[in-house]
Amino acid sequence: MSQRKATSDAGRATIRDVAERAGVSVASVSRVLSGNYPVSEELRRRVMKVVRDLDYVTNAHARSLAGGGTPTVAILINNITGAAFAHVAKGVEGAATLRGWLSLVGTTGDDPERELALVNLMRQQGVAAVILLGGAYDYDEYQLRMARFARSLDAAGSHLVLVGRPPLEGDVPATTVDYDNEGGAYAMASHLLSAGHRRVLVLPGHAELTTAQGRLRGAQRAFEAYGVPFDPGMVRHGPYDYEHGYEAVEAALHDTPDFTAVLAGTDVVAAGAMQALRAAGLRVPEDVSIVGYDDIPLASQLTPQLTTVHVPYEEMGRVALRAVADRREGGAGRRKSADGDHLVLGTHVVVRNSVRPPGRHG
Amino acid sequence: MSQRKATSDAGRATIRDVAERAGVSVASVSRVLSGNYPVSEELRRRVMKVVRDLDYVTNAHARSLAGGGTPTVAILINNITGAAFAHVAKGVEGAATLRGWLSLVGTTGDDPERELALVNLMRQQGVAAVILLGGAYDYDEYQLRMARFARSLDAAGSHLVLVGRPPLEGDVPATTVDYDNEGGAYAMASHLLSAGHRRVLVLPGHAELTTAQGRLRGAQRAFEAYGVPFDPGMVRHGPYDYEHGYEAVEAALHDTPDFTAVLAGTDVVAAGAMQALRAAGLRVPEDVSIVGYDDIPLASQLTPQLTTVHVPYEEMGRVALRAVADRREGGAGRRKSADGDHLVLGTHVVVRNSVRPPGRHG
DNA sequence: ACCCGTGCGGAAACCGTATCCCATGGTTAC
DNA sequence: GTAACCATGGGATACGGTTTCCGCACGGGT
Repeated sequence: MSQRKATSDAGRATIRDVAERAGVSVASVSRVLSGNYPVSEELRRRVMKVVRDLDYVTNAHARSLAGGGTPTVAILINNITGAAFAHVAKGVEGAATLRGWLSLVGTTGDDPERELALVNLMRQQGVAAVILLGGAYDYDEYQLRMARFARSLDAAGSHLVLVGRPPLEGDVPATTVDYDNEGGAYAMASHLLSAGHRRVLVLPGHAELTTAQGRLRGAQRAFEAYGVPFDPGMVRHGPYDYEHGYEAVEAALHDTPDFTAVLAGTDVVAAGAMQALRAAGLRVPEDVSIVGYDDIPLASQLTPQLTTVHVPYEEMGRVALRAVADRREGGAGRRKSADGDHLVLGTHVVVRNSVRPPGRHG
Repeated sequence: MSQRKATSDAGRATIRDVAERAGVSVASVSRVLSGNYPVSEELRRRVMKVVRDLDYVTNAHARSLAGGGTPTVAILINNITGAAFAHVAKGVEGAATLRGWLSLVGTTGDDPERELALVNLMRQQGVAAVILLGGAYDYDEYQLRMARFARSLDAAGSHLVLVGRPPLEGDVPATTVDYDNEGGAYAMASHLLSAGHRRVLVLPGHAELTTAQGRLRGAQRAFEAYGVPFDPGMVRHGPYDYEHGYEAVEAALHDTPDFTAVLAGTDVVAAGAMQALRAAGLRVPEDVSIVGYDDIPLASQLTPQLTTVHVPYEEMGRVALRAVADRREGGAGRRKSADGDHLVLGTHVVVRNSVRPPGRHG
C-alpha cells in the first residue's frame, strides 16, 4: 500500500512501479532502459525482469518533456487518397523509421483554416519538422501565410519543409524539396510535338495551382521552341481528377474538335480524358494521342499504357526527411545556409503506348 | 533577467514567459487558455495579447502529462499506397478531426516485427486506440500475437481495433469493425452465375490472407447454391496487385483456357487481368467478363467500367473511431459489452459494364 | 457597522522521466 | 597504510503544464 498508488491500479505502470517492485531507485531503472550509463549485470537483470512482467513501456510524453524523446515529423497532406501524395508520405515514413523517428500524418482537405489548426497542433507536439505536401494555391495571402508558418515553427525549434511546390520568396526559414516540374512538361510537350502533333488540348489543372502553372509554362516553352503557335483556346483548367479530364475532353470535342493529342496535367486526368474519347468513338492512340504526368501506378495500368512524366515522389519524401535530419544534426552550425534550402529533383518522360503520330486530322 | 531563463531564449515560449510578461500568475494563464474557470475580461485581454505577441502554443507533452491533452488514435497500415486503406484512414481521420482528436499513421510493410515495434511505440504515446487496418495473415501465431496486443493496450488504458479482418477468438479486449466480405463475394459470384457463366477463373488473393479466404468461401457457396461444380483448378492465389492479375490470367489462358469470366479478389487484380486478356486478343466483356472487389475509384475508371463489390471503407473508418469514442465516454460503465465489440457493415454489388453472358465458349 | 458569500488570483503539488550531484565501497597507487 | 580513484547506485531537481487549495477583497444583507 504505497502512499501514491498501488501498482495494480488501472492505467499504465510507471517507472516508479518498476523501481519499487525491483527494489531499486527510479534513476536506476531509467539508466537500465536508456542504457547510457554503466549498470551492473545484476541490476539490469532484476529490472528487465520486472519490466517484462509489468509489460512496461516508457511514457513518451514524460520522456520528451524531460528532454529525451523520439524526434517526430508531421506530414500535412491535402487528401490522403491522392496516389502521388501517398508515395511521398511513404518515402518520408520509410526514411523516418530508418532513423527511429516517428511520423504523423494530417489531412487538410484543401482548407486553409484546417491547415493553420494543424500546423499549430504540430507545433504543440513539438515536432522536428512540418512537411507540407503538394502544389499550393498561389493566392495573394499565400506567401505571407507560409512565411508566418515558417517563422513560427523556426522560433519553436521546428522547421517547415515544402515538398512539390516552389520555394518561398524572401528570407524565410524553410526548406523546399521540388522537382523539375516545368522541365518535365517541356519534355512531355516536346515529345508530342516531335511526333508531329500541332493541335494539342492542354489540361494543366487549376489555374491558381503552382503545379499547374509550371506545367503550362513548360508546355508553352516547348511550343515556342518548336515554332508552333500556342493557342490559348486549347487550354482548359480544372481540378486534378478523373471527372475533369472527362468533361474537358467532352467540351473540347464540341468546341475545338481538331486536336490530335491531349496533354493532361495528371495521369488521373488523362484517364478521364481517355474515357471521354472512347465514349465519343475515338481510338487512343490511333485517333488521338494522350500523355499524362506523375507516373503513378495507374499510368501503366491503363489501356493503352500511358506515356507520362515520371516524378520521383518517394525519393522526394526521403530527401525531405534527410534534409530535416541533416539540419538537426548540423545544429546551429550554419545558420542561413542560403543554398541547400532548395533541392530540385529531376523528372523524365516515360514512353509507353499512348502516343502516335497524328492520323485523324493531320 | 529571470533566474530561470530569458523570454527571448531559443526554443518555444513557456506558460511562465506569458505569465511573467502579462504580470499575472501561471495559473491565470492556464485558466484563460483552457477556459474552464471564471476569469475577468481584463485578465483575458491582457493574457491573450501576450499569447499572440509571443505566438505561444501549449506544450502537448506537458499537457498530456498533467492529465489533459488531446486524445490520439493510431492507424497502422500495411502499405499507405493501397487505395482501400487510404479510404479507411480518411474516414478515421475525418471523424477524429471532427472531435478534435489527433491521428497518427504508421506503416508496417507487412513486417510483424515492425508491427510489434509500432504497437509499442503507440503505447508509449499513450494513444486512445490502435487501429489495425486490412486483412490479416492467419498464421498460427497470429491469434496469440493479437491477443497479447489487445491485453497490453487494454492494460495501458488504450484499446485495439481491428478493421477489415475477422474478430479475435476467445475473450479478448478488442473491437472489430468488419464488412460482409463473404456475402459480397457470394453476391458477386451469383451475379456471374446468373449471367450464365459456368467456367470462372477465381483470383481470391493470398491463401493465408483472411480477406482472400472469405472471398473464396463466398464464391464457393454461390456455386453450390447454383448447383454448379466448383473446380479448384480454376483458383489461383497470389498477392493483391496488378502483376498478379496479369500473370494469373496469362497462365490460366495456357492451362485452362475455357473460362468465360474472371472473379478477381480486388479491383487492381481485375485491372491486371483485363490487361492480360487484351494482350491475348480477347475482348472484355464480349469474350470474357470480369468482376472485381472493393470498388475503389479505379473500378469506374477502367474501360469497360468494372462491375465490382462496394465496400464502405470510409464509413468503416468512421465507425471504428466512433466505437473508440463511445467506449471512452462510456468509461467503465459497461465492462465486457460482449456485443458491440463486433460491428459488421454491409456490402453490395455495383453493376457496371464488365459483365456479359458468356459468348466465347458457351 | 458587522458578517458572510462570492469571485478571482496566487502558491504549491503533481504528472512520469532523465540527469546532475553526491555517497559508498572496493581498487589501485604511492 | 592511507589517499586518490573508479564504478555504481540513490536522492533531488527540472521539464511545462493543470489543478487543488487558500486567501484576499469586495459587496450586499441585516
